[in-house]
Amino acid sequence: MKTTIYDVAEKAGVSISTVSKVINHQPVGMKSKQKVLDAMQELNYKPSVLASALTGKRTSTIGFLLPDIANPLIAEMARRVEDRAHEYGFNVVICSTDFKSEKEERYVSLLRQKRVDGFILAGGFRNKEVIHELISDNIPVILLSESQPYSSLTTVTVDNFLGGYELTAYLISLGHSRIAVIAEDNASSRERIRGYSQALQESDLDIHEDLIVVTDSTAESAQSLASSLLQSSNPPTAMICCNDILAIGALLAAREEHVLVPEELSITGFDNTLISKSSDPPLTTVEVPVQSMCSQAVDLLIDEIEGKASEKQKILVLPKLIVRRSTSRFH
Amino acid sequence: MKTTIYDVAEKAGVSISTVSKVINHQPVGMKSKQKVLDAMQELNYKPSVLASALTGKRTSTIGFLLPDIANPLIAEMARRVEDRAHEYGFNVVICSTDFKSEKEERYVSLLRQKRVDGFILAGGFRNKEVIHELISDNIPVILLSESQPYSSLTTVTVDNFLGGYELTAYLISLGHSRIAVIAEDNASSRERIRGYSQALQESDLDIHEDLIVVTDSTAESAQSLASSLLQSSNPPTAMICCNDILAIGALLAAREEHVLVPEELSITGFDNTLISKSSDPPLTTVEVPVQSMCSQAVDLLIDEIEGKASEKQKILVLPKLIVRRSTSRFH
DNA sequence: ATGAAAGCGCTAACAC
DNA sequence: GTGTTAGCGCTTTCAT
Repeated sequence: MKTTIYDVAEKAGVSISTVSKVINHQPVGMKSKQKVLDAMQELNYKPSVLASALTGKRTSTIGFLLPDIANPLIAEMARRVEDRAHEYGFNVVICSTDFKSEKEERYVSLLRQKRVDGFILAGGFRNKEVIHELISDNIPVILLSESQPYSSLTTVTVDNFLGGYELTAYLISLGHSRIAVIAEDNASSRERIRGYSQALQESDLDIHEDLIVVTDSTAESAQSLASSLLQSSNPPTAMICCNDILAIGALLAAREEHVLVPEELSITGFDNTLISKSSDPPLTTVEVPVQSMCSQAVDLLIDEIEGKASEKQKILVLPKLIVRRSTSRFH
Repeated sequence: MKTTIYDVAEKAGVSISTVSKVINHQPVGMKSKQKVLDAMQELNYKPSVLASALTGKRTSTIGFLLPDIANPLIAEMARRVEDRAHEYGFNVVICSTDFKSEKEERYVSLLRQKRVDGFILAGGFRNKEVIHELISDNIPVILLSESQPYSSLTTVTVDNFLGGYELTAYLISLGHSRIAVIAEDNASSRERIRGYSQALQESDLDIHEDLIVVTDSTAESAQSLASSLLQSSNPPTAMICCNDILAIGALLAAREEHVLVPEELSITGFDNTLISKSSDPPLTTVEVPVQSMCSQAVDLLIDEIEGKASEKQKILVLPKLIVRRSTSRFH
């Protein structure tokens, strides 16, 4: 049989409330405390988180909803969140929502039944109703890497605008002026495009709408889009791809069209994932400070859980340009 | 205030035990049942998993311990496990152990305090003591993708021996006879090497121990090892790398040494991860049927949890050779 | 400083 | 078929 607080109390010759007090670090007489500690040790006693949660304590568990844990970038975030949470003695329950409102709702509901202490919602949470329910039920929530503006929530995001801006400015500095963008249909990409536009404007370069194309998230469709771009009468000399996978697609397109990278075409990725290092040539890309973002998200969440959150805040972390061999000067 | 079983009972005009019975699908009179259902609906009642678990019911949560969720292959496994578990209404708590015995112990202990219903231990669990404790405490455990022989546990693994065998046999069929192996120091690699040796023997080819090298898990060290191999007086014409990342290292080494792949050197990976498709050239590799393995692992675990497991079994799933452009005939 | 006792929300006999 | 009641293991007043 599992050993309970009663067993410990009996062994230590005190009452269960005394045991409870030592568990919760409440004032207890020196000698009783020692006896209890000894008894706990001897019996290898572990308090039941269930029972304690039932009486109003926390479960020390947080729900982490994300689009798809199989996505390497997100997996990396999961790892960081997990590590940070464990530092505080919290466990993380991961649920992949595939951007499906319905799954989002189901998982949130499931996790609430299990009384998780709070949620981190990462990378595009569709179901606003669920979010509002969480807010109105006063459940701690952090939005991570999610550009949507929820005024009443704490969010942690990378500065996508700046990332797009820096990438573009770098390409301009290399002499490029016809720079295409292969984007996804989401808020992050839109921000990156804004940065791109800003950089062009600051250099008095025209923005050609036909150089900005939107694709789904596969390398294949990026490849076909990039091919069309290259076959056009006045092809771009550089392509900014809104993530590394899209950039791989562009790379394949260039190879197919016998366009040399980087001599004839510069290509950039975004996210600095593993494939940006292993591709040929390795990709110039933008590093997102995943670790810092995730640590902050966890810290903020736990602050809220423990009621010591000052107020909702928006945190913007800075991206970093990583120059590799997929870009070069344009003559 | 959260609505409880009492609220529902009151609203429906029945006793809490009747409500409990309808929740647990026990025989209840038609009309009472309907009233209860209505009340639950109206009050938006969700049973507390905590309370019910406290009385001996399950928590419908499983612990999934793995080396590192940031590893793409493992992330894919996590996704599959998660999906399958959700089909049964189970949640998954993921913990990355980094192969550290100490973390393994801490996480298992933490999760047991939270009364998870069972564990899936994936890809190399070091701490045998913890495993034995789990066994002796009669807690359901499945070993996933873990070649170590625990006689008293159900395991699900890919047939690494066969994978190594098929890869080697394929290279032999292409005319290769000097085939190197770049392996990791773990049970999977050892199995793959066994398959390699077997294939060589069946073709009456000699096994050269100096062609079998062991590295840590980084592309960098694989690269330097591959370089040495290529610089030797009698270099191999093919390299079997025990995972795709190592193969990328070999690819880089070949490029560095100006050895053409696949014309002068064939390279193979293992696992069929994303990078095996995006590399240049894309890698011939072995696909591990992750989805099937994970589904089976979850099914077996839940069978054990529900007490309807027949007996411990060893499941071996079959790998599949994927031929891409990193291998070619040797003249 | 310590203990007795009343819950937390639910399940499972047991009685009606 | 339905209700009563005693726990599950813990926290928390409230006495002592």
